[in-house]
Amino acid sequence: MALRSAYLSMHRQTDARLSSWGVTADQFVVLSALAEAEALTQRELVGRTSSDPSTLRAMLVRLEDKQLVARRPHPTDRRARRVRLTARGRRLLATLWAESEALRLRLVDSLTSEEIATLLHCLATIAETFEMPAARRATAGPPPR
Amino acid sequence: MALRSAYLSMHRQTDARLSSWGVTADQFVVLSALAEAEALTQRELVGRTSSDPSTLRAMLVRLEDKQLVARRPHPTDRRARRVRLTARGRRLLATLWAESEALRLRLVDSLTSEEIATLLHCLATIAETFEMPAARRATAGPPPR
DNA sequence: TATTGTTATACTCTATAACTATA
DNA sequence: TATAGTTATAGAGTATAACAATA
Repeated sequence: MALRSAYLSMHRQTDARLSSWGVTADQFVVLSALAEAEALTQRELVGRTSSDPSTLRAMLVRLEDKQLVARRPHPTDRRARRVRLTARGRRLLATLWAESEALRLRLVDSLTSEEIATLLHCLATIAETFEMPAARRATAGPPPR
Repeated sequence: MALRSAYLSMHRQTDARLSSWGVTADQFVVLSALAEAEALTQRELVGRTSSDPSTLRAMLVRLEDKQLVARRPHPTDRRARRVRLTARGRRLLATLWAESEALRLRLVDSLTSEEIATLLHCLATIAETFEMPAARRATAGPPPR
């Protein structure tokens, strides 16, 4: 519950701050992931944003409509598309980071660096725990439908 | 980003586990909030689930359709409605907690109790930080629209 | 055969604004 | 006037299944 309420308050604050620029918190995440690489296939982006192919596509189409992102054919794999930030996307992202800088600072101020280290470690552990194949009662039959 | 990925993986695992029972992770949260009190007004529930009145109503209607929840007139305030779990809702919730018990145990196992204490403190701080009125540049004019 | 991405579709959550009824 | 809740409506994310093209 604590995790939920921390995440949701962050997500909503971010949404509220970014809405002036017509971008959602989730789209901000996609843009940020793109900023860390020259170009990524949609498949790679799915991995980095913990999303799914069809969800991601819908988001990319929206971002493309806003001309923040370009999807071009992959040079060697003709099934794939390479996604990258447009110049405009890059500019906007810089603005968005600046806009959210104050919030991040306030956060860093209110926690010690030791606490932050523990926090990051815990969050990573949580993510791993929930991502594990879950060792369902595979031998005991399928779950009820 | 760590917070996001921890939350999302938890949320998705929970959704996947609960879907057999026709309940989403968010609905689970509402049911759990209701379990902690005899009866709550919708307004009170909004506070406890960090939701908003119209979102919450939509969820309650769905839960009512499934007969997990009942909304009855408030005895003294005729504007309000009191929401409570039905017997069926209470039974289902117990099942759901049992179903998710294994996951919680795995989590507790992989962290020390000291780490958990720090984690909870950090998450609470994060939630507070993002919920603060934000001290926007109130004196410098309104934000761009 | 497996993988990348698309399409169609459906559901849930989210949120705003205008509204009714009551306090 | 303020508060509790409803309604209409819109947008965004989520996910599944069937599909095409390519590896």
